[in-house]
Amino acid sequence: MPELPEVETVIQGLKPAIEGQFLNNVIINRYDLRGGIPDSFIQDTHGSRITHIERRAKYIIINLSRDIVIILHLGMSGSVRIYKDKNEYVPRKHDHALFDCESGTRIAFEDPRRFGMLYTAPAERWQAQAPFNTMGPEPLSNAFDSSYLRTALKKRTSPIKSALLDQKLVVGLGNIYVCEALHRAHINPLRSAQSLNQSECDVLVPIIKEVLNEAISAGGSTLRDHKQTDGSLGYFQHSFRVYGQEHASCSQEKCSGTIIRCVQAGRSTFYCPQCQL
DNA sequence: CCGCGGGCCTGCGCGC
DNA sequence: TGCGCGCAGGCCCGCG
Repeated sequence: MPELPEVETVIQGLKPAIEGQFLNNVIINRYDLRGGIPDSFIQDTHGSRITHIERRAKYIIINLSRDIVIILHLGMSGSVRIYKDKNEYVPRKHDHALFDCESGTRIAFEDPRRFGMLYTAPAERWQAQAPFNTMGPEPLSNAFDSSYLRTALKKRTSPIKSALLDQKLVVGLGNIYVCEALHRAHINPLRSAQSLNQSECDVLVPIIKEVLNEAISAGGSTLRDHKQTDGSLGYFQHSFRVYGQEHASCSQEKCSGTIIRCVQAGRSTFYCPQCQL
């Protein structure tokens, strides 16, 4: 599921369901995610109260009493399901972790490809450790403005597409929203990052915020069978103008171009060669 | 230091 | 129907 809007949608589902609750029981079905769930995970979390859930980049940070945080990343294929009553739980093959609360609510973390991450860290230290200590600003924060972007891009020789995917430059963006933002900003994804001038950055920054905000409002994007925490579907995938739209005609007004797909750094890029210059 | 390519996994849809 | 292939929203590592 996971670019910023999808992670944000998951958190909005989790908050009312489990904030303030005690974790009665934590069940780990398998520990061998990418990176591995630490052996001490259950001991670290069992019996704690969930005080506050927040997002940093594409990570879900679950603050617990006893000054511990659970750090959860959904990888490429991770999702979270909420059951008001654990007796309604329907097991799925790749449910790696279950979190049972005192209220009877059960949270299931499923991740078929196991690219996700689940571990704990001390509350006062997690921000100072990798990967958080080298992350760029949140794209929806005031720190991410056009002068910051212009300065950051000046040092980059890579294509603008790759630069925007680099979480050290700005966090939260993934393949979909980078493609969509560059299309709306009429910027060719193959151009070198440092070739963007100030006025192009002035255009791009608000467009990145706009695309992310629209996607959050739509409940994120549901690709393949991924759903929100309550089982409903996100809708933003219907608003994609370039992502997955190879051979379609460009949606920009007065543009007669056709969307093409190419590969950059091993990932698909979709763009309109006619209006993205 | 930087940028790229490969690897990590499973599942799905496509063409034959 | 069955099978192999290419593809997938992220991130880390090692190489040049």
